[in-house]
Amino acid sequence: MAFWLFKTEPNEYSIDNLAQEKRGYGVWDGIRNYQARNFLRDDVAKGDLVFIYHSACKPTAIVGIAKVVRAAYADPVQFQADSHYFDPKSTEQNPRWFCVDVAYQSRFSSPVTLSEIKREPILESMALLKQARLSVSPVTEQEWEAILRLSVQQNG
DNA sequence: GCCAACGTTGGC
DNA sequence: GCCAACGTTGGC
Repeated sequence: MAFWLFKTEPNEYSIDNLAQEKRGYGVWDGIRNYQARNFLRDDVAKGDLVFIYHSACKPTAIVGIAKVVRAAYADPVQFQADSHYFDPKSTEQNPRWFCVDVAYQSRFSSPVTLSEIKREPILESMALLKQARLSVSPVTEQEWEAILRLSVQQNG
């Protein structure tokens, strides 16, 4: 079982949108970066836990936890000509982009903000800080636990 | 809205 | 395969 961080812009798709999915899970689609794609396709596994990070908002922060309920499969929107995520170079036989399904698990009563993450020495080598633009990134067990501690501190 | 830091594209 | 031009992400 591994840990991940997925970024999303809350005005596009927030953790609340995920929590309100009627079918009980959300499709994490629209990833159009090769490094993120490779993590999704090759390493993200069913049962893995995911921090949901809200970007391009105030404040940017880890807001809660989701669980991977289906491993990578071809992202359907790459084949939809009217979609923003349509890719004419991708074929059903040889899809370029992948998505996973995630289920909402929990929300931090107080999010762990980027500035708090930057202030915590244990987290200084987090992929989130090293590669600011990567929308799917690995989280070590130590990092996972440190962020959970920060979220608990804030709850008190 | 600005802009730094990337990532992608395409001419050569 | 290089690299300039362009596009995007995302913090501030």
